[in-house]
Amino acid sequence: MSTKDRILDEALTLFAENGYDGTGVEQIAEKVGIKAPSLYKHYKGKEDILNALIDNAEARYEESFGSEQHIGKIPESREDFVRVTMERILFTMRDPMIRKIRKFLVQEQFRSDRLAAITTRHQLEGVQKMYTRIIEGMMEKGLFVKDDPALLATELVSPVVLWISQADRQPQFEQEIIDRIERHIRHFCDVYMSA
Amino acid sequence: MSTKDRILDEALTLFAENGYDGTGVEQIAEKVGIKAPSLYKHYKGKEDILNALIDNAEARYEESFGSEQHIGKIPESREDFVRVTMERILFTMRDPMIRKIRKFLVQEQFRSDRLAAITTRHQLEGVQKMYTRIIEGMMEKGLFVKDDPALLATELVSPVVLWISQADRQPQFEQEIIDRIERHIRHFCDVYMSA
DNA sequence: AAGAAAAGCTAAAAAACATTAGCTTTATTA
DNA sequence: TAATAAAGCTAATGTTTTTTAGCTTTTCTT
Repeated sequence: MSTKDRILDEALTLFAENGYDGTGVEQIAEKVGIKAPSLYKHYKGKEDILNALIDNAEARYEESFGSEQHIGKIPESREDFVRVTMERILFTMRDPMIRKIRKFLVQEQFRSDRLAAITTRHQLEGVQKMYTRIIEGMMEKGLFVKDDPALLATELVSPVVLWISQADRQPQFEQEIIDRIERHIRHFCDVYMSA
Repeated sequence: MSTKDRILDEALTLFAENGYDGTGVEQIAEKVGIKAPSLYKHYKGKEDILNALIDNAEARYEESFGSEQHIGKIPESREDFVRVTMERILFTMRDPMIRKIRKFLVQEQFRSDRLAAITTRHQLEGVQKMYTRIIEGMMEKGLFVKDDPALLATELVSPVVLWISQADRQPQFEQEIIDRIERHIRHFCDVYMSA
């Protein structure tokens, strides 16, 4: 991994934890193992690092949630659906890279219009679209009752989104939150899945 | 309004818009109409302003959402429920004080454990408890089907919470978001209200 | 291997803020 | 109304952090 890339990597870690303003150029340099002025051989300044990092994070997030492959095959049963969904959520909550990008976005979403748009697109629209497709597929198989798949996806996904960012803020409640999420998903199935 | 209070007021406005780190003592002073050093006659420093402001905001928020009176009387019909709920949401979205406090909390929730806890308590638990009580009341009247009121409240409230913060980030989509919220609430009624 | 380019370092400058010192004006109150 | 306290101002200081200057070492290229 090149120094240039390691700078972005460490910057993301630090920005996610302490925010952009809460992170010094010196801290980033230290993590990379160089002195602060050397950063300027790779980037024009702190803000330049931020911009490169946003480009990068956007691509990475797209890779993880934007593509077709992440829908996977449409679940065949209720238990299948619950299991796959919980797996995806646990991955989202625990994967270090996704976690960092999410924490970064939540903290810095107001810094620019671009960040605001990314937050909306990823946190709300991206995951929702994915579940709209999944629910659609399951409706076709007769597993869900006929309804508007987008509305159902919203009801499924949005509490989860809130709880995940709560878990980011208060990691001591992680397990409790995971349990709550599973209960929510099962209740969702009770209401909307065909008997 | 005393200078001391006006400082808090302007500080909140600026913190909500540009964040704590993004706001200079000088900017606050300018809005108040004094010079920066004069602030120090009223507060020990910038952080002291922040703390006073948090105390203040917490009280104000409590006043608006924490008390019994804001549940109001339990709605008598589906249309009544939709109307009252939408009114409350529009108030939350548009009332300048509530709006400022919310934007401030969203931005600064990671600054301290206290702020993280406030965010959770207000944004998630507070409103949810209110709707749990309302739905409970409506179940007693036979307006809702029998179910766990807390789970229903979550499903009702959490997409709204997300959409409201989206509207804060991207005010150009406010109307679209309001429409989406109303559709969501009506769908919620379709699913859970007795025929 | 010589020369050039890239990446690093130390030391210093510059910038951006918060805060303090010391004095003046305004408001209170005895 | 005189004394005192509160609130304000300008000028300066302190601090923290980003950025530049100038030099050295390493790495790549021919």
